[in-house]
Amino acid sequence: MEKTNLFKAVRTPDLSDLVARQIRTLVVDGKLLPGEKLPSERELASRFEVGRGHVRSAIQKLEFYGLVKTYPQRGTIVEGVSNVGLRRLCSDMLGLEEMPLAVVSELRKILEVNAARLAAQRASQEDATRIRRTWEAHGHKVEAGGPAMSEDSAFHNAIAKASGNPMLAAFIQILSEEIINLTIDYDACRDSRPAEAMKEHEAVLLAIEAGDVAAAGQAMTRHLDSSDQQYGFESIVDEVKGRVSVAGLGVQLQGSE
Amino acid sequence: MEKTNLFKAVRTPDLSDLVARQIRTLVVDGKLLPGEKLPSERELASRFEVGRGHVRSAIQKLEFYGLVKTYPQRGTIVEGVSNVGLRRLCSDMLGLEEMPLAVVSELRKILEVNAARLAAQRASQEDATRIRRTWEAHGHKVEAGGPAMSEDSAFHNAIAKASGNPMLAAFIQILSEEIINLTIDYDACRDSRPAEAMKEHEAVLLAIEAGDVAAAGQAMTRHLDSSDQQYGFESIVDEVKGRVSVAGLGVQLQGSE
DNA sequence: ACCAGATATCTGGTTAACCAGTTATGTCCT
DNA sequence: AGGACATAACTGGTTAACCAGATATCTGGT
Repeated sequence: MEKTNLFKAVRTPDLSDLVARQIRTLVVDGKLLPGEKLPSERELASRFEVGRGHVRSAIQKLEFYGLVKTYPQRGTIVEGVSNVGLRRLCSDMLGLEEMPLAVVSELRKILEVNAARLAAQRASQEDATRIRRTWEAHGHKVEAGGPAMSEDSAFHNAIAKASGNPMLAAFIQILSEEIINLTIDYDACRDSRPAEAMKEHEAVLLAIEAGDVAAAGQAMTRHLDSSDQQYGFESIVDEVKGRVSVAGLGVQLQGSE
Repeated sequence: MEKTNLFKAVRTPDLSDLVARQIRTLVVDGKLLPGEKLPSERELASRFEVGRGHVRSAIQKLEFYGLVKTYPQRGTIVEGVSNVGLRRLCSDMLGLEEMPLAVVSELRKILEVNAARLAAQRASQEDATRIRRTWEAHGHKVEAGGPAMSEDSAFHNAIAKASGNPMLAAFIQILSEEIINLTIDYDACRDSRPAEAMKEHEAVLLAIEAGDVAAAGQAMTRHLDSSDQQYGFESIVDEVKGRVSVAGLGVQLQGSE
């Protein structure tokens, strides 16, 4: 251990960062609702007692995350939390703009199947009832005939949370949003698909409640596989350098096949 | 389909974004090496023919990603690609600051094991030789007795790349860096650990070369499990609400055991 | 009472000048 | 020559003023 480590580098905090953090907290805590207009940059500057430049760069940072959106000469309005931050990060850093659906879907499958397995292994009583409740809510919405996208997501997110790994849960949530965005054009959930999805969900639910790790993983695999078949994967597959074979997408887990 | 969709929204491109993109390209393409100093903001401004403010915000964005670092009154120097972008994103958006090592490690295991399986399934001849070469380089470094952290990472990254899923590869790389950062304090790789790691790596390598999906996954599982035992996991486990049991960390994949 | 049009005010966007430092250059003495 | 010191040039950081466009307010006529 070096002695120099005793003296930790002290650095003047970035004012714009502090401002951004305050505003972000206000948004995620619901003090500022989506659609609301932020005070003008000048007013924020005087309120925070910093220069307008700092407020400005803070707002730019928040806009990067998609938390707010500023319209020239009109003001900046709150947008709410979303995954545009990850999108930007992927496109800016990895040079991966517009990830093919096959790639995102495959990654999600890996994460969700393992989340289901972990949930079967670790879910508390409380977790289990929450999962079951979201499943029931999903069923009611489907019976009513309405679109049930958000209820579907809620079910998956409940499982992810029950996995006990918050980072895994966060990634799953982000990827789910991404999948929804990518599949919106494909107008999924047609015909009898919702009913099928409910049955597949039920299999996952029962396996988790029973604490059957392998069954949970298999049930989730089946569910996501049949979801994939909804979208025209053949049309995407060549974008991934021809190396992602359609056949390969089904079995990235379990010796089962 | 709505008619309004025919007219796609056209928006004046953000100048700072274009500048940032150019600089980023220069860095990732190796035209600008880490340690080099960027031209001054004023010179960049006149070269790009934009206002200094745009150059300024572009540099701020790049600094957010950790691609460059600017020292007041001295200039901004190139840092290179890293994972600080995702770190910031996690802490700023998900509120996940300072993830426990157990959580990150578990997620990495999920990703890496499946990457190994996909690699065994899809690796081209070229991929296979690249993996073998990194393994050999790692071996030479270990024999020489020096620290072989980066060679170790190179081996894992080569496998991740061979998975054919660039997003999966990117996440693995990011998490690997995170693990390294978190374990730097634990001073890992002590005693005979490097030799063991080489043998475990060899098992993964052979399985991939043989195209044996199940064996690749199992070998990678074994490797990461024994890596985990290096660090004092018991001391971390309670940070995750007591729900992440040590026993559970070993088997999140395969019905094996 | 109501509406059209002019006007004042406020918005974010942009620029240029200035500040406090650092670094490079030049100069003078030894 | 060589080194210490003063000076000039340049760095990113910050501020204030100005710009064009959008909005709100007021005014006058109908």
